[in-house]
Amino acid sequence: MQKAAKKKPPTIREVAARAGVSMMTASRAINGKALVSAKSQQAVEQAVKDLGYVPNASARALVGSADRRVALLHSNSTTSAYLGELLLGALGEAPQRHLHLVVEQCAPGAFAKEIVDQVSKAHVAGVILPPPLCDWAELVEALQARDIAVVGIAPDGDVPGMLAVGTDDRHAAYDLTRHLIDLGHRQIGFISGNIRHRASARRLQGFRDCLADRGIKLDERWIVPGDFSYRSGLDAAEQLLSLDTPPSAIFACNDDMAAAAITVAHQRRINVPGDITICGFDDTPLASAIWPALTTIRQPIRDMAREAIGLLGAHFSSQDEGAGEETLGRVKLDYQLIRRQSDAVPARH
Amino acid sequence: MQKAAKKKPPTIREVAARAGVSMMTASRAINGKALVSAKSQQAVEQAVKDLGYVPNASARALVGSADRRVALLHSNSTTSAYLGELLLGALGEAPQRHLHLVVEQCAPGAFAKEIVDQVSKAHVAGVILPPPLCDWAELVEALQARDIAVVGIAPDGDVPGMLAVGTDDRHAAYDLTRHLIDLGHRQIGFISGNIRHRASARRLQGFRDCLADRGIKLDERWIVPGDFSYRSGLDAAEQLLSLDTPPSAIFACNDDMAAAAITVAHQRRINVPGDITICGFDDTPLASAIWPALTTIRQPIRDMAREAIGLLGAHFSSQDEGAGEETLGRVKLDYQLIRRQSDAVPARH
DNA sequence: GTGAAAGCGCTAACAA
DNA sequence: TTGTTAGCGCTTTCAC
Repeated sequence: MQKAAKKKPPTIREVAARAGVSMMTASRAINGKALVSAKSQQAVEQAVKDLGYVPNASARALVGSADRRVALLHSNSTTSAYLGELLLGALGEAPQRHLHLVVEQCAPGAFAKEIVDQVSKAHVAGVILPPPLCDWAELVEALQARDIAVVGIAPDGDVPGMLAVGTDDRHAAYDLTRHLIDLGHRQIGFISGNIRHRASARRLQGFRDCLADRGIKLDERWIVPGDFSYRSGLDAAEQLLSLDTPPSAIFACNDDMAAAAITVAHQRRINVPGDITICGFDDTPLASAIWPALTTIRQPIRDMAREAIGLLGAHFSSQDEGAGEETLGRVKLDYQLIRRQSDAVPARH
Repeated sequence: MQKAAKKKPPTIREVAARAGVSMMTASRAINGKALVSAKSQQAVEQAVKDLGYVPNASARALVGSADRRVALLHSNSTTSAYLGELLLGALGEAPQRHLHLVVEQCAPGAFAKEIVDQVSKAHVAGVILPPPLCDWAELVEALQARDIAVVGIAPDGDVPGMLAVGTDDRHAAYDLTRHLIDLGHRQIGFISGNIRHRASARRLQGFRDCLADRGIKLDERWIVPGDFSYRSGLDAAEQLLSLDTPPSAIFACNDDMAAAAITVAHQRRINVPGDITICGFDDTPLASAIWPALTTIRQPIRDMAREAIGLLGAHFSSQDEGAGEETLGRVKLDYQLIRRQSDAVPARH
């Protein structure tokens, strides 16, 4: 009938009492910002451990300047998987930066103004914008006009005043191409993405650059257009494999199109990777779901979100200290070449 | 050099002043719990609108009994996509239930005790357990022993004392089977999932039941085992299509295996859906990424998370009111049959 | 280096 | 029905 009394979590007051110091000293020791004698420091740390003390985030936030709210804004074109990764990274980092993360979804077809209204109602000091939101100049400007810091995730271009994290698409494509060449491939087909995406152009550039650096001549017929969809990959692969001198390897600009290429190869009874090597890009779940699993490039989405939070944190700090103008930043993260089962040395003639 | 003064968000005090009432009346009007005169109510609502007031969650949480923390615990076997959906649902519902959501990842291979320690350090009053965590009896019990409410997402079985949300797998499979029959199919193959999953068994049961209800005889050779992986789907489909009387439709127990079946059909130059109908289950991103896109069953993961939060909220309320024993609950949500391009009426002989 | 006081925004309890 | 008082847990002054 009557429930066991809820054990209230320990407060900083109890920690202070147990350590034989005042609340303030305990607070300082815990936050490690101010000077505290080694003795007090240790006593407090011990007490924290004994009591299993965890600071109350709400109280911290309430006191004012300490915590700020930042929003992860997403549109309905952000896939759950992408969002999940983003959330995992951001949620992990936010508390350490003393930031509260809120998640906001913007209505499909909403005007920039509406979105900005929605965001400012949430009292956020900064927003994280995944693609394609980060490439929407009007939105970014409107946000900045309200004095809200903006950080873009893998934006397509550079926007002045916008913080950004991303990977080096060109370099990644260069590396993947080198991997194929090192395997022994010389005739490599390329299925490009939507030409409007600069990321796609950068990947193609990396591909071209690597071939050029290795002195390998590129047959322009081996570059076929796609639009990132599975369907377009089907068509592109058909085109590539119908050539009188088909390539021994295909570099698809994303995993969906690579998966489509594998399907086409199977239809034609061409063995992957025995007869042809097929690589993707992005390392979406699809890459490891199919068989053979795709060799691909992993974009560290989770890390990007982590960095985005970090950038925001740093931005606020420098802002508080009134240090000159804002410290803008654009960080590039390392991608990873994930080698699975879809590549091999080229078949002998 | 000097920044424009930050406009502080309005507080309830300002709302009260503008509405010409006391803070408490404003508070009551805003929360709508207690009795407030229609006049005050309106005045407050107007002031809230004018000022763009948004309650400060931290302050609310701080005051005590109002907000509780609940954790979404996930293991590394939870895919990002699944987690993303869960998070979207939970994050949307939590504030309305006055719950603070925290996200905790449990280390791979951790003991139940370690996980419980981690969770209780976070001072949470309840946890949401996605599969396969919700089927880990030892963990559930340990959590409950510490007086933490547990709600499982689509658990495999029933655990006494555990709240749960889920869908009716048997019923969904029944409906999908009926859809195939209505299309005109009479020879339907079934690729089952891992036999250890009861969900898989329930889907098979739904399949069998529907066939029986329609008086359609089932050739046992049309039921072939898979293990939910793409690879196993490949083998199963090969087996099915090598029969002397192959089925005119295949019901795969998940999308990965259905995608594999499509690949096999293509290899054999069997047109989907012209020559054979293939359906999946779960509506993962893969289902709409491939071509033809899969007709499948969507599990409302986001809604499940929403309901899970709701269940937790209701649980706490009834607990506060000391109403008899706990009100346990298990809610079943509606699945959805998503019809895409992978089904059609059977080809004529 | 440390401590005492004040108060962040809000609501539970009590009065009026 | 409404207002007053107190205090949630913590950190910011500003003294010592």
